[in-house]
Amino acid sequence: MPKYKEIYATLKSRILNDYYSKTNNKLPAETMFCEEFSCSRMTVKHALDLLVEEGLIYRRPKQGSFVMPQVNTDMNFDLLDKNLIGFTAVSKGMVQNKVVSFELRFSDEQVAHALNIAVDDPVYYICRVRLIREAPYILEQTYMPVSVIPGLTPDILNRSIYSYIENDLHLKLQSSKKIITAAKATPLDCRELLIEPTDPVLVVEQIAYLNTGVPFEYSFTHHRYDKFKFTSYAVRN
Amino acid sequence: MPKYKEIYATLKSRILNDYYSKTNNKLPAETMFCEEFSCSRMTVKHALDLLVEEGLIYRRPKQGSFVMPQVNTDMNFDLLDKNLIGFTAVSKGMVQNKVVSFELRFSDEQVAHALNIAVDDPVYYICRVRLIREAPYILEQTYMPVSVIPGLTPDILNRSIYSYIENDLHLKLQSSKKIITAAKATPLDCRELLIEPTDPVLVVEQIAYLNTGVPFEYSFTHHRYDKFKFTSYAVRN
DNA sequence: GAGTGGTCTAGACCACCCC
DNA sequence: GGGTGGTCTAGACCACTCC
Repeated sequence: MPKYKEIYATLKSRILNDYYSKTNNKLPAETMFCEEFSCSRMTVKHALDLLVEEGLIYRRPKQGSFVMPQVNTDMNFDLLDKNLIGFTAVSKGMVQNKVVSFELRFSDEQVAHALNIAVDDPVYYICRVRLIREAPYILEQTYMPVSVIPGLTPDILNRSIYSYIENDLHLKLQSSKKIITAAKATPLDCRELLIEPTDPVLVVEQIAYLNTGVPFEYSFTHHRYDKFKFTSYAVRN
Repeated sequence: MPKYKEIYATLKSRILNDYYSKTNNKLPAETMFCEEFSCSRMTVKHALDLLVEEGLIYRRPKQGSFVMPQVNTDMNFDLLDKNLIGFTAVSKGMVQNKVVSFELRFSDEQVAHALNIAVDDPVYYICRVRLIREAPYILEQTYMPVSVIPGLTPDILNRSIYSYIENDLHLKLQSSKKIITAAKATPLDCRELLIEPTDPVLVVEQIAYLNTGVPFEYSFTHHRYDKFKFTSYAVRN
């Protein structure tokens, strides 16, 4: 592991343990950290940059670096965020997958455009429900081009698609784009998420890309409006 | 302006003008940019980091840097994003503000907790509607502590709160935290956004901080579900 | 073997805040 | 005037990919 990541991890654990509350949430100067970790200042800065990105600290030029107030936020949603917003597959603990349907389809115009393939090119259509402690939270509908992800089977769905893509197909995931909107519940939502037709759902539309720039997944996840929050953090340029 | 930002701006404009499509979307090596801009490699990297953050390029170690495919995305929502997700005040073009109410209130527990003040400390309550080409898009309810932002008047509301905070009070905005959820429309939403009680709204809850770490704004914006998208971009670590 | 981005060093100067 | 973070330099070695 690179040195800057080790420094980042060390400082993060200190911050979460209120290590710097004694000094009014002010961190030591960057040069102090250089001594402590025996490294150059650029490396310290790199580590602190990660903490800023994560919203754990902020910097004030000519004054110092400080722990963000109220680091004690709703961390209980992190599990969901990491699984659904990031790349990691659902696997841990009480989260379960239920496959509602798994079909081969001809892609329509919208799907073809998103996945950068031709209309009528074959795609998998996967509809799954994610349950937490037996309760349905999310309905996910995914389209994947057969040409990019060959050999998908129901068995793989029940384990992890991402593990199949990375470990068996030796492809690498790169990035994703998401669009978040609200919508009225569809009949499918009502049936699978056990909600009423008048309930709203939070919709996350995502296109995910391999490291080659090829899109491999176009998905819509419908979240129960009472069970999901999307959190975001922004720092001024 | 620092050199790395100039390089960033130059490359960004090239990318948006498809300058690198001739070379299969591959950018020149970092050392090439060092020569072109007469600077060290760290400075070039800094500029490229900004482009990666913005989702305009991605890097492949040992291979090069590449323009992200489909940079041609739904840029039509950028105006809204910048105004509501970021810090800049609404001022340009066809966007209008309508102040529905502006009151002084005693803060309740929820507001006090978010703004890190005592219960019953005075806050402004501001309810505004944002209109685009005369059509209501967003209902915004904001709480601001009087102790932090003194002297707010209806006149200032009709211009720009942020400009007042920065230029008149000489305070600096630092960062914000957002939580996005879906909800059922409230009666107020229906009246001001001209929607039906069965329509969903997209709710963005935000706490914004000064550069001192002091929270100065706690707001809820209700977006018409058919008129708003929140876009996000993630790159794998 | 050449090329590439990832990491890192050991300095440097600056503008500005706070004392 | 001392301390701070912002920026920048001119190198360096590494691991890996691609040819």
